[in-house]
Amino acid sequence: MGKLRRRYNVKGRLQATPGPSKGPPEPPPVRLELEDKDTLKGVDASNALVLPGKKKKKPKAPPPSKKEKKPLTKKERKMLQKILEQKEKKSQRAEMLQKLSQVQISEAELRLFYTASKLGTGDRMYHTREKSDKIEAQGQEKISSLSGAHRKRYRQELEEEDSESSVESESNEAPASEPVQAGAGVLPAAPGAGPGSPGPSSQHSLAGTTSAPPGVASTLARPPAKPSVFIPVNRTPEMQEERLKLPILAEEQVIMEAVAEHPIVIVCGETGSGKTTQVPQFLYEAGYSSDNSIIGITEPRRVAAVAMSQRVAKEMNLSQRVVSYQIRYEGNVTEETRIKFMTDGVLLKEIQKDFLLLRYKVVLIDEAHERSVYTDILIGLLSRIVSLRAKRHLPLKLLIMSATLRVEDFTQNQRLFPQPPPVVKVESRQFPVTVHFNKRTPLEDYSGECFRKVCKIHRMLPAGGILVFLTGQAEVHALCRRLRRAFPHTRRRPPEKDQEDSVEEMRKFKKSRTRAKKAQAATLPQISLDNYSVLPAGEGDEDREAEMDEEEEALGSDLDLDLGDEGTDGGEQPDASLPLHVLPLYSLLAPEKQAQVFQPPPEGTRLCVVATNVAETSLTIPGIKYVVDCGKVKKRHYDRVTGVSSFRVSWVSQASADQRAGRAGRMEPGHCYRLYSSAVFSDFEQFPPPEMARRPVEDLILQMKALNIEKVINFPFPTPPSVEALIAAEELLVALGALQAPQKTESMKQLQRSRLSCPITALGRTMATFPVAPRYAKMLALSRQHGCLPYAITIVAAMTVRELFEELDRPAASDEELSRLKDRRARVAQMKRIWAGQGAARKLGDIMVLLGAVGACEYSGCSPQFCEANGLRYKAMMEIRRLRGQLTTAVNTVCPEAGLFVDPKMQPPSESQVTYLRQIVVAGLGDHLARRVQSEDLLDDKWKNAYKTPLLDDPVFIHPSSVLFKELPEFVVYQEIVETTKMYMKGSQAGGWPLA
DNA sequence: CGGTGAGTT
Repeated sequence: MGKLRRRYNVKGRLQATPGPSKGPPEPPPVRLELEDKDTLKGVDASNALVLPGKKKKKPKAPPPSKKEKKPLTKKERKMLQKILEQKEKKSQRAEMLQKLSQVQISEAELRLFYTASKLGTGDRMYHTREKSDKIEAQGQEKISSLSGAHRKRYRQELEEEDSESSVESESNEAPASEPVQAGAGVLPAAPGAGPGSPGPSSQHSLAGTTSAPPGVASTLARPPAKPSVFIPVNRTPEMQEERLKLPILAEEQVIMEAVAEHPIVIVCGETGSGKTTQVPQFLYEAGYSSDNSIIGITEPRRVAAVAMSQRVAKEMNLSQRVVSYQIRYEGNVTEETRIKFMTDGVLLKEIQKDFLLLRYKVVLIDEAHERSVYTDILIGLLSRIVSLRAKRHLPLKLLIMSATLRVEDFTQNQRLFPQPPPVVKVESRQFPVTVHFNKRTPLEDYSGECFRKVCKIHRMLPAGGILVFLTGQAEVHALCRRLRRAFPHTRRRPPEKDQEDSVEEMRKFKKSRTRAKKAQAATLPQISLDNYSVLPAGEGDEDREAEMDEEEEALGSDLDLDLGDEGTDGGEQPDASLPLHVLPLYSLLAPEKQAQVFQPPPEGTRLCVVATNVAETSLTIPGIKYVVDCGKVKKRHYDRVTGVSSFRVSWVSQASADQRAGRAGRMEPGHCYRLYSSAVFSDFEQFPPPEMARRPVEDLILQMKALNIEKVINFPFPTPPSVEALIAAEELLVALGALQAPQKTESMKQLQRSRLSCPITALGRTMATFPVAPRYAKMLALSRQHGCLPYAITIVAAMTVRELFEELDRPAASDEELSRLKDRRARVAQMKRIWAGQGAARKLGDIMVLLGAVGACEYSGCSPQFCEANGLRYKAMMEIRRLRGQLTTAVNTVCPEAGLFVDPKMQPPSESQVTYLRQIVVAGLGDHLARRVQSEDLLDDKWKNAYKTPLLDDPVFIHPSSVLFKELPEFVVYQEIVETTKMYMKGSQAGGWPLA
């Protein structure tokens, strides 16, 4: 440990041996291009990222066409495509390579960010918080009172242009990135139905078209114009028997006929219908994987992709070599693979390499109702790919699978599907869930209401697990503590449980027991340990509970499962003597603790899981019979104008509430207790808004531009992002040099039009190959100098993975726990200070902490013990390790002579490297600059220690968890601003100006 | 001096 500290204590290494290499103690000045003659040999430093459109003098990469404005004829485009196909691969790589080695951070660029931000000049006219809130409330059309009308007009113009056809302009500037046709990324405005998909396909055209018995249907349904292919599957009799119980088997023929006759089919079936596991099998049997092609299925989550591939392989009695999966960091796809499960992001990346997805005959988009951004983009892209493939007489089938009937965004969207695809509805095999509404809706204390409801269920109702939905970690833990105190375990846990538990969990367990015993000894001596009808002292609920007991009579028999919500409470039912096995569940919880909810609870106890939204879709807990739904959800909100985000708790949608309720009926009939009235429920939104409409989209826009989709506003999004979000994305990407800025010479009207159709630059293409946010991709693209790449990769990986540090700030259940927590917090704070380094390194601020934490963790072998001791989340560190690996590979691919590898014993950066890294970080976060307010500005107390940013009139502050909190440098750049009690700059900051 | 839901390349 001591050794380790020395390694990552920059002071220890650099100051103990001042001048370790030839490096002078003073960091070099800003102008990198003057520093290292070797790496800059032959480089035109003036051709930095600011002039990205300029073609290189590379003889290999002649600009394909410079007579741009003139639309190309079909013939011309075909010819162009041939040329491109021949030259593209070579030239593209060469171009990227050159670009990478060429890119420098120039002082000019830094100044650009600086002046652009107009800090401290007091002359800006930006939105206040109040204004921007209002804008959001008004909806996307009205951007602001100043510019709303004209932006609206602008949007109309863009849409009009759409009808002119967007085909011509795309293929001239940037060559298609891959050997597809030149217009590959060009999405024809009106795709038309492919061959073999004629017919009046109204939404209900399939209802009652067939009455063939299930099981034989697949032999009848086969792709048209294909020789009869039927690939038999040797299922075991047990498998077959299980399978036949699934309702979707009855729909096999309907589905397969629909697929045969239509290029695009929507399958709706709630959870339990078996669509995810069965439809791929139907397609396989019908020969959709013949001719060496693949059936592709996308899932929104990695675990689902892996689990589904394993399950389907087992059901089909096939090896994982045939039924395989591919997720971000791993996969088991082979040459033999015929059914491939993958995450939606993986398929999106594949489209970048092969726009027409020629390896696939069918693509299934699963869980489309969740409307993840990748799912939405895939559907938009696939709608066009399907018609492009049809024109090539290589038809591609698209199946969209949704758990709800909310498919109007797909069927009623003319731009997406001019011919609405048919919808096949599938019954599900869920057990009935009785929903009980509260008569009244608690205004604030839904947590307390949850507690009371769980108590009642536990005391009054028959065996069966309880699942409680709350909104956040802190709430989950608080309720767990309350419930454990109310229903302590009387018997020892089985020893193997103890081993699984972490030290902390065990300690908490002991704590809660002693605490409960104390409470009983002190105030409830007369009550036996097996009687849980009375709460321990200090709960603060005694009054209410007592009140409830009196009204017990009114309740009726114990079979009446409607517990009411008006203060009635259970008496001493026999079941009430059951101990309650309380477990927390949320996404950031350590996986081994998450896994506990899948274990059967200790004998003679009732399982009670207190969860956040993870339990709504991501994790299914077995044995749940009762669901308690507080009706709230915590969501992140982005201010579209300022980019400031905040977390807000709001009502869920009706669909979410129903999804939560459904979790009670997976094994047997269940009950759902909603802690709000049916009137309130009826006011809920029907569905949650798609993510696409809620978040910044610069990463998606860059991906699309890399597919040569220039006019992103014309893209057939199922639900488009707001125009402000699109404009903000393009502006950021232009500022990063990923897109070409509109020509200033153009007329106002042209300028406005081109603002949303900026072509991608060579740098942008390079950035798009890095699987991280554009800001971070830019950092990587800039780092090929002075040996900065390994550090930049580590920094980017650490900034990408959220929540590096464990949450240690929750209130402790006891003094003993409190002191332990305090010790851990102190230890983490100390480590942070050490990792923050000395001298120049300090100016890297929290980013140096990230670098130090990752470096130290890897140096120690990344053990769970090290993470535990230093407050690091083990899972996060593993993710960073894998991401470093992936990014290292990605950089090596673009730039093989870098010869990078992931070094677990990476040395801390030298002082001069630190300076370069600060510049690199600023280049990515240049628009996230803040300046300390001048003392003469301190008219108001609210500006004490405050910073000013270009876009916000209100003060922002360095977050107290930052190592720069007390330093208050004049300038900082920040990862993000999150509004809580104040507006805090969070994530990491690199501070100080100028940067040398 | 602090309050962070769930996903993904």
